[in-house]
Amino acid sequence: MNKRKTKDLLYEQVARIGRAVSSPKRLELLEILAQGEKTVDKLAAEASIDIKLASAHLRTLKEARLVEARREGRFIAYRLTGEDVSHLWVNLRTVAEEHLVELRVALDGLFTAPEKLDAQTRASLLDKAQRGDVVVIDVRPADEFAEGHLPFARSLPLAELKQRLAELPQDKDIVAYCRGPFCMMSAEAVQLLRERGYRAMKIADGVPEWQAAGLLISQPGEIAE
Amino acid sequence: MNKRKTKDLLYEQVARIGRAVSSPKRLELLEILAQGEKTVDKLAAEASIDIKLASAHLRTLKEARLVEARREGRFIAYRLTGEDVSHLWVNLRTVAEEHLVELRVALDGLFTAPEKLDAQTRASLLDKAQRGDVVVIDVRPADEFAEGHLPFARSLPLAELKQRLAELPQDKDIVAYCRGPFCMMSAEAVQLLRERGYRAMKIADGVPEWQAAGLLISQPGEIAE
DNA sequence: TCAATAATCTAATAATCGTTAGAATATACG
DNA sequence: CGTATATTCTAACGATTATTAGATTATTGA
Repeated sequence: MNKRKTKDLLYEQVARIGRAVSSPKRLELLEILAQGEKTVDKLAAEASIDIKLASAHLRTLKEARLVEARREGRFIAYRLTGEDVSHLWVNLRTVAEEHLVELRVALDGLFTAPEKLDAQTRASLLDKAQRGDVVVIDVRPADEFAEGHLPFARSLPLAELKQRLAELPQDKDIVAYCRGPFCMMSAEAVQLLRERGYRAMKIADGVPEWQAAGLLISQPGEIAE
Repeated sequence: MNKRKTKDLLYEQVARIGRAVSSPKRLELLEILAQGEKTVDKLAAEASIDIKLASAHLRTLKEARLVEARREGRFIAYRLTGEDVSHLWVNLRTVAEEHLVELRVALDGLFTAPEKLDAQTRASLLDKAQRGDVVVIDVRPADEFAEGHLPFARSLPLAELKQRLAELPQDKDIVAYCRGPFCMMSAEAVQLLRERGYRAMKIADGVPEWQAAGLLISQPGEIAE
């Protein structure tokens, strides 16, 4: 019957989610997990932290029910508990980009200025890709592509790009994407391609952004191209 | 050029937002502010905390650029810095409701069980309200109604409900809403109305939820009914 | 100008959290 | 069955944060 106590209880629960997303490293882990399931050692390597620390952060995320774990032989694989968690990450990042000047300056200076891409809307990109006017490449590691990718995208991981240049047309626009606005893989890919005479540009969107916008993602079973 | 340092900087900025929403009281303040601009003393009273503590929390929110302040005579009025902040609150609460069993149990037990309302979809509600089949009442304080409300809703603050019963029809369904799923005003209104023989039910949605779903809100200048 | 009011600023303490290191557990493989 | 590997658990320290009280600032109205 005590209204105040009930309310306190409710907000306290939401604050558990807030606390889980209040650490930079946990946010980075969430972003990586938004690309698909990963083992602890891969997560730790990707986020440049010790496995013990990664484990501790994952525990915190697990207690907030944002991630869940599954044993796979000697390894333990973590994944997000739902697509809504991925959306939360996109939402948080978007609010930060919108309101924190520091973040906008950092992003502008590091990515868009040197790579200055035409603002391609999602819909028109999809359209062009479907018609074959542009080639969309997913430069993330192959396993992330396998767990879901943009429609009409083909997998061409950054690490293999140099060896597989022959697969790309010189006379078409090439659009690269990676994990999202904070990921630098697509920018590197574009730089590499341009140096070799390709017409390359990047989009900031990754799978989480694409999904959060309500657009469909090509799933594992489907055709890649 | 240092990739790692740049990334750390980016995630650190997003974590500022996360830290801001990691406290129950700050979340409660955000929810109240999602209803419209409020002065510090009103916010403190509404959240049942000391003015000094409210001021400290508001400072934290201001540093994360989630709120902004404006002096109005002797008072200082705070408001959210944008609609996206309101969406973030809805998003956080939704993730918590979806994944935290504790929260779902608390909500189920306290609200839906005793008030068991038919699951009215937003669209059909709008439709019925427009045709006059149901009367939608906004039981929040009048100033919150004035800053924006659901289409076709009429203002009937909980505090005035008993005196203004004559304004309501006995032969039509009455749908009450308030600030959102955590707010108990609509539940109280429904209880009061039912005791007096009205056909009343409530919806959990408030203005922030309605907006987050992409639906239009009636603004100050527009007609109320 | 002076008192009253609203809110902030400053400083201090208690509680919580991030990070690290060492011990423990669980699985796979020889 | 024992060793290697992946991860977690436990304990500890330093850093950060919440909360409170007292002093201060800004505005209004007498």
